[in-house]
Amino acid sequence: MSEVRLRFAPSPTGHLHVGGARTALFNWLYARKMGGKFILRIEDTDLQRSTKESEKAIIESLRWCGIDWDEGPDVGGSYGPYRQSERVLKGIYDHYARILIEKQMAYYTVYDKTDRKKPILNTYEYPEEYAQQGYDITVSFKVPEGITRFYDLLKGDMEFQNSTIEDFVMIKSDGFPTYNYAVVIDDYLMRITHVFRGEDHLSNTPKQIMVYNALGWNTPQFMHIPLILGFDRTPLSKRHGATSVEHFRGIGILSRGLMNYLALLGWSVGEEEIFNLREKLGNFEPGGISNKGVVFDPEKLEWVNGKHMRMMEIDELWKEFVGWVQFTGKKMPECDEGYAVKVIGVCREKVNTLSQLYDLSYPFFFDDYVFEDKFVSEYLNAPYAGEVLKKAIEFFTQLSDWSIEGTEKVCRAIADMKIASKNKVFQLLRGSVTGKLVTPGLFETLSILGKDRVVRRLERSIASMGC
RNA sequence: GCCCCCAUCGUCUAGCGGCCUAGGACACUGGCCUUUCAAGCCAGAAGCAGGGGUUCGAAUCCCCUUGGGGGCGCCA
Repeated sequence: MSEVRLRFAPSPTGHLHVGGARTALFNWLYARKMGGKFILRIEDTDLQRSTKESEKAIIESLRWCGIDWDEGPDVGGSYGPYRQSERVLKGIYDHYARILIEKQMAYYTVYDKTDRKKPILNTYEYPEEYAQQGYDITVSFKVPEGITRFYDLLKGDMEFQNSTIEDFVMIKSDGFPTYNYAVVIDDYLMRITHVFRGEDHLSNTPKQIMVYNALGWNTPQFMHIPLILGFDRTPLSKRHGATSVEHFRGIGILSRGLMNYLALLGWSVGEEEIFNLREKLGNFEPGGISNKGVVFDPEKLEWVNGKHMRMMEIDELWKEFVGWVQFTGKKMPECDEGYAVKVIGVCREKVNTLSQLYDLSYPFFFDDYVFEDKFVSEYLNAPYAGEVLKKAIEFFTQLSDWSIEGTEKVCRAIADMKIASKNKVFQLLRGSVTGKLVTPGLFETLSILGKDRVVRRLERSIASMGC
C-alpha cells in the first residue's frame, strides 16, 4: 500500500482565509491520520496578484494553526520546487504542453494585436513568425468528445458531458500555466493521492480529469468540501467582517480554539464539541464531512475558544497570553509568574478571548487603569463614597489576613455599618481598586491585589472624588 | 443562458425506513447562584422548504417545484 500524500496549495494573493485554513486542516488531518505526507505548494502563477509578503503571511498563519508540512517551499522535499513560478523556470509545464500538442490534444492560438481577446489562428505548429512579431500566443487544451466521469468522496459519481465544456487555455501568453493545467501537472508529479479542496472547484474538475487522461495518468481521489458562508448565506468574504486567520489571532482566539471550531464546522465528532484535534485524529473520516454550505458563526467560535481557555493548564494559558501580547504589541505585564497565574486563573472564568482576558486582568497588572464613567457617576461621586472609602482604608490597613476569607470579612464589616447598601458598598470598592464594575469576585480580587495595592488605590480614589 | 452541487430549529449538527410526539450545541428567553458579570447550573421556546409518489410505515428512497450556492477567465 503506497503512502498517502495530500497537499494544500494556496495562491499568495492575500491573507490566509478561514475557509483556506479549514481546507488545509482537512487535508492535514487525513495525511496525519493515515501516516502519510502533507505538502505545501505555492500557486503563484498570477504575476499581477502574487506577492512574497502574502506567501510569508500564509505560511506564518498556517504554522500558527499548528499545521505542519513535510515538503514545501521553505522546507524542501524530493518533488520540488514547490513554487509554481520556479517550476515554470524549469520548463515543467511547457514540457507536457508540447507533448499534448504533438498528440494534437492541445493547440496554439494567436491573438489579434489590437483586440487581444480575438483569436486569429489556431494551429498545432508553433507559429514562429507571429511569435517573432510579438503576437500573443497561448496553448489551449482541446476538449475531446464524450463524457468525463470521476468519483468524489462526498458527492459520489460525477458525470459531465464534454460538449458542455469549452477548450481552455493551459499556457498563458506570458508563458505561465493556468490553474486547471498546472494543478494537474503538479499533483501528478508530486505524487498527490488525495485532493481535498473547496466545492468551487467541482465544476473545474472534469477539465483536469481530461488532462490526466490525455497524458495517460491516473487521477487522485477527489473530495470537494462545501464552502464557508456568511450570515446571509453568501460566501464568507470581507463584507462579513474580517475573515483572515490573522484577524482571529489578533482578537485573541487561540489556535486550538480556531481549529476546534473549524473542524466542528461540517464535521461532527460524536456528542462532544470541545476537543483537542490531535486526540481526535483517528476519528477523522473525510466522507463524514457535512455536504452543505456552512455559515460561519463568530459567536460560537468565541464560545469554543472560551471553553478551551477554561479547561487548559493555567500556565499554558499564561504562555499563550504572553505570546499574544507580544504579537499584538500591547504593554506586557511585568510581574512574577506566580502572581500572573493567579490573576489569569480568576479572570479566565469570565472571558472567551485573550483580548477580553487582557482587558479584565489589566488592573491586576497595571496601576494606570482608568475609572469607567458609570463607576464615577454612580458610585465614586455618590454622597456616601467618602465615608465608605475612609472606613475601607482604615480596615484594610489593619488587615493582616489577606486570604479570600480575610478580605470578605472586612468587606462585610464595612457593609454592615449601613452607610450604604451592601451592593453599593461592594461596587464602590470594586470600582475603586480596578476602575471597573465588572471584575472577578470582589474578595478574590482584593486578596490577589494585596494590601499595598488596595490601600494605595483606595487613597487614590478618594483623591479623585468629585473630579 | 448552459452545466453542476446542496436542502433537519436563526446557526452548526445527530438521524442513513419503524428506536423520532426529531436528539445535542451556539445564540435567545426565564430561573437559580450572587458582591458585579460577560462564567457556572437548571428550565423553556424554536426545525424535517413545498407538492407528488414508493411502502404496512418516511426526516430518511424516487420525481417535480421552490430556494440557496458554485462553475462556464490568458484568477486560482
